[in-house]
Amino acid sequence: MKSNLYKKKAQIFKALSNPVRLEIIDFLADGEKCVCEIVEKLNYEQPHISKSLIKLKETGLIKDRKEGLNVYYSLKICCMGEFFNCLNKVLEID
Amino acid sequence: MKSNLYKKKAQIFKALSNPVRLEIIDFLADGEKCVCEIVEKLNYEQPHISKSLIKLKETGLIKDRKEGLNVYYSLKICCMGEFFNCLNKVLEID
DNA sequence: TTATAATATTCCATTTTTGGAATATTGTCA
DNA sequence: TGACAATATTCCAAAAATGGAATATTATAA
Repeated sequence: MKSNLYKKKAQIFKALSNPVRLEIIDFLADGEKCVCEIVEKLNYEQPHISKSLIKLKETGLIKDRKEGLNVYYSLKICCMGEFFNCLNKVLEID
Repeated sequence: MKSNLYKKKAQIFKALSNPVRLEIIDFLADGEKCVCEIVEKLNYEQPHISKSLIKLKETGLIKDRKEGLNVYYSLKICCMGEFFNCLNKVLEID
């Protein structure tokens, strides 16, 4: 069923349709980070960051790795860079 | 202000976060289409299609051209093809 | 075993999105 | 003008997203 694929893609875009989550992805593009680093960098409440990370993970955009008390998150999809570059160009035009 | 850019990008992703709108974009990748063609192809109510098109246009993802009674829509951003291909690969893995 | 640091979860009110149904607008042609 | 075809708009109830606040969980180390 092709419509099912559209639903799955829509889910991915929905996960990306939030400024905080985009900022997280942008930061993760720099490499794996633990939650505390993300909280420190982005200046949002820890629960907010945590919920954002979980949503991104559920959608399959990032993955996590536990090490002691820390949880490290990293990007799972590598094709976003080009797309983001394109979006930047588009947004510059306006 | 960088956070403003994240908001704008989030808006774009929000516009893409709906199966019907994705299906429209997929169809438009084939070239310019008038509303009636889209309605016929996608099998949704005309007002629904119309609202979807307007949302995509507001976000700057598509543009329109009027000719008599018809309104023709076409893609305005060309970098979606690669990104969609990547998403397809990601979705196949699951 | 207790305290603490790191992270996750729950609860909740507010806002936003969704999609159906009815209706309005606009352009064309007889 | 009047009828009709193509498209847009409005209204609305249900569903989903948002983000703050409080709280829970988990692992570690003393």
